[in-house]
Amino acid sequence: MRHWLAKTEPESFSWDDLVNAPGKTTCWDGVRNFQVRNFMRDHMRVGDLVLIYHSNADPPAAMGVAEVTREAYPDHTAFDPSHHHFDPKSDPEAPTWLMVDLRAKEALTPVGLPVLRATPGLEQMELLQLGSRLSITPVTPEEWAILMRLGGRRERSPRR
DNA sequence: GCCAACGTTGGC
DNA sequence: GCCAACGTTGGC
Repeated sequence: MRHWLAKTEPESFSWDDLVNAPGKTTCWDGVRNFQVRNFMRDHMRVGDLVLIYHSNADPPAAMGVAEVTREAYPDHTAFDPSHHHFDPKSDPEAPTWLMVDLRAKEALTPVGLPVLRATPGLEQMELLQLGSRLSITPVTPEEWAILMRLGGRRERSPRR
């Protein structure tokens, strides 16, 4: 199982929107970057966990954990001329753009960007690199563990 | 609103 | 294939 971080602008689609969606599930449409498409196509699998992050927000923050419930399939919004994400070059017979389905799994205590930047062990996170703009990025298991602790998720019950 | 960083486009 | 111009992202 892999871990990921997905950015979204809460003005257009927020963590709460995901929680309130039918089945707490949505198709993650609108990816128009080849590197991110390839992540989805080649590496995102059902059961992978995804940290949902609010970008262009005040404050920018990690909000909660979602789960991949459907692997990459064609992003139909690319075929719809009336849609904001329309791409005339994407042929329905050979779709350029893909999306996955995500389901909200667990809300976190929001973790703001300044905290992320100040936390030892997260220095190499893709999100925090200068000029990083990919909307979905891989997260290492070590980073994930730190992020879950920052988000207030309890450790597994200790042995006695 | 500013601006740095990055991807894409298109002339050549 | 180079690279300047342009559009977008996203923190501040």
